[in-house]
Amino acid sequence: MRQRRGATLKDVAEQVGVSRMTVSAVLSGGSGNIRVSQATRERVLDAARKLRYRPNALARSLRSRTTNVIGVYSGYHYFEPRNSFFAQLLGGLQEGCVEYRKDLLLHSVFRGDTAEDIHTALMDGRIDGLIMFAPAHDPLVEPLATSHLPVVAVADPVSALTSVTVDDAGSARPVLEYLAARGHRRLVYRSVDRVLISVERRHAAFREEAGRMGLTMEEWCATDRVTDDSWFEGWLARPTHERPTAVVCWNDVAAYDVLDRCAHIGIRVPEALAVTGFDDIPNPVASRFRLTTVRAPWAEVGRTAVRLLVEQIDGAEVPGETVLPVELVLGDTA
Amino acid sequence: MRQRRGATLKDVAEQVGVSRMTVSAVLSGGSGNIRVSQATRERVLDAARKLRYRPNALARSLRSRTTNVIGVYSGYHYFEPRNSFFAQLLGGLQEGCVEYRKDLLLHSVFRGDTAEDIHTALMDGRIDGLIMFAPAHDPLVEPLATSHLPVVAVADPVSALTSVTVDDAGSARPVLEYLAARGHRRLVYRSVDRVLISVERRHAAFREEAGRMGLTMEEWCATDRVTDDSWFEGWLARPTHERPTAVVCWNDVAAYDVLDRCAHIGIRVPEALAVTGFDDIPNPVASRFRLTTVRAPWAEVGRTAVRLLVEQIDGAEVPGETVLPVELVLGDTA
DNA sequence: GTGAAAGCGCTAACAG
DNA sequence: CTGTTAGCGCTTTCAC
Repeated sequence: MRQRRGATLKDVAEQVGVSRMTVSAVLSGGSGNIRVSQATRERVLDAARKLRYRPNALARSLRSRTTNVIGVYSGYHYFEPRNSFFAQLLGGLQEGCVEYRKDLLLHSVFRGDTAEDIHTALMDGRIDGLIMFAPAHDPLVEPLATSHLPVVAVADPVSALTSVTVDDAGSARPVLEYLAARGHRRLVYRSVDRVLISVERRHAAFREEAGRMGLTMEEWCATDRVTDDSWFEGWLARPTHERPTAVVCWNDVAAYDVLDRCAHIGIRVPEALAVTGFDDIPNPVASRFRLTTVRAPWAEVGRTAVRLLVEQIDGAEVPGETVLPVELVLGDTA
Repeated sequence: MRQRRGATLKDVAEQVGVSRMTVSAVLSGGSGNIRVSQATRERVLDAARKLRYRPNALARSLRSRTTNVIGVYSGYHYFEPRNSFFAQLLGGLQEGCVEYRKDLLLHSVFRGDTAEDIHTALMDGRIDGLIMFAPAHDPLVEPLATSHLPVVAVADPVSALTSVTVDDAGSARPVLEYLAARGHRRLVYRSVDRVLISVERRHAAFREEAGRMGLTMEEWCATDRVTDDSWFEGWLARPTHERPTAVVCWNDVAAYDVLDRCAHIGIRVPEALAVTGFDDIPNPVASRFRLTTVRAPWAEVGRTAVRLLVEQIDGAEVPGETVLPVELVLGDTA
């Protein structure tokens, strides 16, 4: 079904007996240098109201080459609903859009689309700039970096693009100092099998900082949810004085997974094993216990990304990477 | 910054030495009745590739009155991140969009916008149809119902519009039968102070069904998170044989809140007090305990809404309200 | 099979 | 202060 047509500028102009330009100037603020007398202005506004005139954004954008729409491209196809990380990021993007009077276009990626197809779709004139949420090796990074579309990458840094991230590396220091102060000397870092710069940064920082502090740090790489207790059985089988006493997890979902396993097997947290996370995802089971974790300000990442994108669209120079601070949140698990 | 211009149809046409129409027909499928020889077709495709031609969606939409974009309007300003309900709905909308080759435009509501402003923004030609997520009394319902823009309401039914909802009323029967079978005779329904038809439907169905089954049902209306234990103190102060033995909550967030309070005060669940919810929101603390609740298929609501909207855009007749079934999920709390 | 003409609804640029 | 001209890039319609 085609959309019905309503009144156009021409209709209003004819009704009032002025030119389309005059009407345009009155109704859209005009391009600055055009002035309309108070009398005509009111007659125009009246007629517009009477005719229920609604400006056509498509025509306006085609002409002005400005849409006031910000695109969002996600390189991740699945959405893990337990991880509210993306929901918070999106919430921040929406807040930023409200502030700068932009709308958000969530680009769908269709089955069978090549990188070239997606790139073409992103460059089709409907958006003024793009928020990119994708790994640094995403096939769209290169074409986007060489296009003239303003782009801001979020969560994971992309070297060729303006990026907004959280201080992944900065999380190591406070967590390890806290754990060390509580007497922990042997730790294990639970990482994940995913090649993301943010994940790598967290991991490397912990490794380095642990070395500097003289702490032993073992490695444990596992998928989001482990399906058996073999790691825990191995841990239990070791002499008490050789066991790591704390598990530092790369994110909260992994930390909650460890907690679940501990409860299941009967390992007391934090007495026998301390557990920490990263993200600080909101937990519906709030006051039962709180995870000791690192709060990453994902909503603020979203807001900042919109701000930088708007500045870039307006022709300003923006920093290559903006890193937002994180914060240790003390809970009951470490 | 204005967008850079790339190659247009005209450039390709001149390069090949044919008319713009021929190029358009080759590159956009054409309006059916135009046929192009294999030879020209290939020359056109070659030239397009060489010139890095990218069609301008704005111009195309302006002319064809079709955008392949679906708008999303939310009448709720805040987003409760603990409640993944909206995230799941949005996920379903995205899945539907992938299936029907649409993109999603999230309309921002700017400070100071009147209903008329918002309505104008929604009617500006950028979308083919709208998904509306708002209470039935939202000020935009009436203008949208009388406009010619296809609209589908989700989650809460809107009488004048095509709606996709879950079987709010149908949740009462299985929950109450289950509780009755476990010996519960005195219940309390925890509702919320929010005028939503879905909330009303749930509440009314429970009241009615409880009456039919001869169960006593008390009322407890509270905000999402209670801030004191007065309800529980009142409950504890009553003689054991007069206390309700189960709390039926209008949604999962309220149920988790009750569970938190019980843990805090030391009321055993489900022995002393059973607790049920509604929604089945994913819980990061999965295997520690599972909430007994009613699963509402929010993602499917999203997918269905997109399907019905597309059918409506294509001129088909669609049902007034589509009600998707819910399902009792047995957990550890009742 | 292909092309020419005629806009979609709006605004930039310049003239009066 | 207001109007005219000339498109933005594409597709519809109809002619050849």
